[in-house]
Amino acid sequence: MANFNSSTQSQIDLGFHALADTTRRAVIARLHQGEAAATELAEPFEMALPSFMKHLKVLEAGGLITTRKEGRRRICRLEREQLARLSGWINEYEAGWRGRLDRMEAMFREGE
Amino acid sequence: MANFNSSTQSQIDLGFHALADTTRRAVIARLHQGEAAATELAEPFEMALPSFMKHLKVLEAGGLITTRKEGRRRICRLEREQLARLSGWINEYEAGWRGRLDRMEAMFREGE
DNA sequence: ATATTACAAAGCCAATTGGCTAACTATTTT
DNA sequence: AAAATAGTTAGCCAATTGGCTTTGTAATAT
Repeated sequence: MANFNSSTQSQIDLGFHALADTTRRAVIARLHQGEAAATELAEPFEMALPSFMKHLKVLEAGGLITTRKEGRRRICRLEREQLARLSGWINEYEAGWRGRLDRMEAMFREGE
Repeated sequence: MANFNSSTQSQIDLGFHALADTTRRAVIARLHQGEAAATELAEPFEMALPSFMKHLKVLEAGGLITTRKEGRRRICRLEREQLARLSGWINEYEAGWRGRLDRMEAMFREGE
């Protein structure tokens, strides 16, 4: 059994799951340029609309987008905070480069 | 049909998929402290060993770890480059951090 | 040489995923 | 008022996932 209570899946699990698909990552890339309605987002993909809407739901469940209704359109907006959290998880243990960037910045500020 | 040819799944897809599970992320966290054998890694988890080994295979398929045989043990090693690539994908569109690096590089070139 | 350890391989199972179509609802447009 | 647009809902389906047990094999320890 995968998980008898699916609500126990963490936001991080759902977030990375949402990223684990080329279609969904393309949507994220697109949303970096600004909000867009579902059908606009769906346009580049050779996929039935209901299939595409499932991807949007996965993105929303993973906290990567939020949506609202505007008339008959569903507007999608990127949640950069969740992107930052996920990237943050990856880099949490990377004492190496994160600390190095910070130290380099510190050196610059001293130099000024 | 999910995907008629599973080899078309990108390394990024597989990488994020590998991260989308608490058990597997715990393994990654552990491997930041250094290499370890499969059974050592499995020890904290209440899970049959074959189930755990599947997680290791998912991690390996996602390029997050590499493994080698040492006697009867299978030693696992973290692949930080793949972690960096995945975190890099997330941050590729983040004007913030990208700009930070670019500005620093510009300052270096000016300084020379 | 035998027993133990550390996997490895195979196959079972329920739940989830990611695609589809068909039919329905709610807004705009004309 | 009618038609077109933009979803929405429901249900079907095959493949994948993530757990399990059982059985086999290769390396080490006794």
